[in-house]
Amino acid sequence: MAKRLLRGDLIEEITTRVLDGRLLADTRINEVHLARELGVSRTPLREALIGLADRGLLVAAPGRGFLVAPFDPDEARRLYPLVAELESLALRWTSPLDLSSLPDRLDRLAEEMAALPAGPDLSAVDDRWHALLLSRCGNPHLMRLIDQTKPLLKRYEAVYFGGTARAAESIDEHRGIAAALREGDLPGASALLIRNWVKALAYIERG
Amino acid sequence: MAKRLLRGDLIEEITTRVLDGRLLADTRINEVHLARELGVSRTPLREALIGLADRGLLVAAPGRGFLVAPFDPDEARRLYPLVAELESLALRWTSPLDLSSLPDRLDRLAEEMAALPAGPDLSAVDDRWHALLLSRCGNPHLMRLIDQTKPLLKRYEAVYFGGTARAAESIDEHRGIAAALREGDLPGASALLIRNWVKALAYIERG
DNA sequence: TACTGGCCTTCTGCATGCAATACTGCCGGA
DNA sequence: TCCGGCAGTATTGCATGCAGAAGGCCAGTA
Repeated sequence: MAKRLLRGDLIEEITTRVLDGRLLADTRINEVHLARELGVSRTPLREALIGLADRGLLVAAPGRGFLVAPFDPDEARRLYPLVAELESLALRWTSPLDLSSLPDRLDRLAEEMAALPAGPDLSAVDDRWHALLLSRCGNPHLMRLIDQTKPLLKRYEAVYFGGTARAAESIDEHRGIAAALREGDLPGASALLIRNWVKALAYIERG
Repeated sequence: MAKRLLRGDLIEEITTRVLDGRLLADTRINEVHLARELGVSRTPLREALIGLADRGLLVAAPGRGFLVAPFDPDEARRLYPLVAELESLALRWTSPLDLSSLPDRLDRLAEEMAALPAGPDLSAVDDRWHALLLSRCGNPHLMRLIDQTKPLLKRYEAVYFGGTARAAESIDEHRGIAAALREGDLPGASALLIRNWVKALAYIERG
């Protein structure tokens, strides 16, 4: 079994705090206070902070510690297309053979989503859907980049699944991707995947 | 002026040691010995090691510290196309206006390369060429991913610029990319850029 | 010989200590 | 009033300390 290190748990905890707004954009992080609050010492906390800065969720200010990265709509405009392209790549780099078992399972997840009201639960299943879609990609480096980048995007996604209309539309897009895969149309599926992300961004930008 | 932290210098130093073979693939890193050798304490060293593990140059083995990531030709087959796609994206996401000043400077660098014998110096100028090409990309997250990924590739590049023939060919490809940019043919330039990487990989795979 | 178990050493992971730098508030002068 | 300098505090960045886990060694056994 894989032993868990403190810094891993701390990265998770701090990430959720940034995403749910308990740590606000542009605020400085006080290592002593946060360590006390989390019940750990500064050492593993700093290790986690450094990791989060590498991922872009925090920014390191040498001599002044760490700040929560600024919240900037322009950043969303850059992150969504980036994740879209990365996921599209991961899909295109999955061998067709490995894809064959996915469409059925993807559709089952889509059904699950259709039964859920818009909200964080739906967003969580959406994550699982995308994770499943890319689960057979044989390029671990690309997957690492995706895993490191997607949390950034979640800050802006908060609004996203707020709308039931967009949720229904997105679920349809998911079904479309699964259908394309079933027909062996990988380029088509990849294009639809990009569209899914682009439309999500467009939805956010309207408010 | 930007204050430098120890962990930054250590990341650089350890990276070069992995790239030049002073730290061999699959070897365990002894924090006490390495810290002593580098003249620092274990704390900033561990911070650097964690960063390098995030980038994939080391792997973290919880409870057993860090290992130098294995050297695997298959990994090169995954890294080169990945970097190719990332750089291509970065180029396509540069605004044409910002690109206008580049071709002349790129060509000057290419001349510089043409005058150099194959070897690490040439490789360094090649790096500057690519960095200049992408210097105007307005997507900092993408640039971060590129900067974090390219060092991995350098382990496999060692052989690459060994051949004078390939070096000349590659410089020609660079000129071709600059020419395409001059004509405003961004898709063309991006395609040539991918080809440049793909051919580099092919050259490596032959030995 | 192959294997097991226990002892001992080494090393990691986390906690704590310490010095230098950055911040805050206040005061005096322009 | 606004700005600059100064003293005191707070906070970071790095060093060191410590407990427990991992790994090696060797004797004893099947």
